[in-house]
Amino acid sequence: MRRFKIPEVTVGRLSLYLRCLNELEEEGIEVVSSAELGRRCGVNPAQIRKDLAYFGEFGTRGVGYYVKELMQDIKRVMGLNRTWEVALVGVGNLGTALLRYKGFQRHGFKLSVAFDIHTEGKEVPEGCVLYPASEMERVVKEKGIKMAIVAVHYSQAQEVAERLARAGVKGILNFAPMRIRPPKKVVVKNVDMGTELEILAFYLTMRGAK
Amino acid sequence: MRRFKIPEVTVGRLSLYLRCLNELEEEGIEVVSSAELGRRCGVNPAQIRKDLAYFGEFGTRGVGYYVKELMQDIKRVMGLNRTWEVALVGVGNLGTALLRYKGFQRHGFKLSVAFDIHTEGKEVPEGCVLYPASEMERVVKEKGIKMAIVAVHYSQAQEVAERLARAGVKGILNFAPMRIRPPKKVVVKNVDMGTELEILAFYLTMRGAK
DNA sequence: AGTTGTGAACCGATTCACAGCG
DNA sequence: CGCTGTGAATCGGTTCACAACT
Repeated sequence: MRRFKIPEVTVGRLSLYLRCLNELEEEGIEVVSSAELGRRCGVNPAQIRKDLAYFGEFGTRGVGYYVKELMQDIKRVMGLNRTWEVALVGVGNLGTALLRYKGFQRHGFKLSVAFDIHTEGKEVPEGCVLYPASEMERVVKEKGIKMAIVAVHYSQAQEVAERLARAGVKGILNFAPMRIRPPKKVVVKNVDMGTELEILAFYLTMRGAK
Repeated sequence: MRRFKIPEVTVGRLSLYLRCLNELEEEGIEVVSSAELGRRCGVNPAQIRKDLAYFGEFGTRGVGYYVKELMQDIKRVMGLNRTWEVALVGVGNLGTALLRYKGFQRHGFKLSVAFDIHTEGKEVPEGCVLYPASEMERVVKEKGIKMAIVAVHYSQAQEVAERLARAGVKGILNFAPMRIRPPKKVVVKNVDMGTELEILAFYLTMRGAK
């Protein structure tokens, strides 16, 4: 089977498999069955096989999947066999933390430029350049940046998204507590920490905590 | 209909409705139909009515929903008509940003204690007390804290979760890039920023960006 | 007339079960 | 024989359509 509409949950699980395969590789394990991989990452084996089947036939019947090969295959289909330059908009508390967060590099994402209305007194790490927000369109366009993280005040999130879209950005990860409506031809992922805590509160209340 | 198994997506949407109702209230609108609310937050009206029907009958036929009433009802069923004390574990880049993040208070969550292996030289905001990680079980138990945010190195996330569970915590929001397996009787929500970016990378690659 | 609340139909994702292949 | 790849069965959430109600 190949390439029709791939559900987002499937893509999320590919990322999960990648993490798990990393561990297997570190343990020196060379081959893994869908049963074992499923046990390790808490996913039904048939689910794993279906997920992978969207993109091709990566396994060997009677054997399983070769760990290194499968990692490469997943990275390829996910577009992770390269470095993605990412722009950060909003260098406040959260933005600064995200800039310093080492995890992104490890996954091939490089926060190479940052924007804020106020640039004075703001520190950005080595390898990242801070610009005033007014320069956003120009810099993003010039550098050909396609991915951005939005960590501004919620009242500005939608407008920033539109401006990024006009500058050529195709994917936005939004941390502002306000759902951004995707501009034309742009993929938006909203990460809402407030909502996550509220969901927890709900389940705790249901179960009669406190 | 009342109280069986409520899907997590439903709970997430309740949180979304709440945001939207807030805006309506600020605009001075007193009554809203599921059609209008749906238009505003991008959800099918039938979906909204079904979501609410899990918990009771909050609307008035021929009229719609009274904004203030519905807000109170949703807050009540979600357990948000109170303050939740939350413990933060891991006061690094991300943890510090979360401590300073004003959004939590606004939603009734109070980060009143924080833990880290190293406490020297670490600043926490007014109203929050920083303890060495070794004090975690004692403090959490004494204060009766039921909810925690984990922002430690991924290698320690699972262990921290187990310790929190033993101390009486019932809900964990995990920011470490490693899925925590829920300890018995604990609800865990994983927020994985790396995975979110990878999902974006996938869709951008699919659409042939860059 | 207008809008809710809900059974029925629909749709998509998950799991099962087995044929196909190494 | 063992494990993958996949059609069929199942499950659960979404949408439709309308009866119930104000």
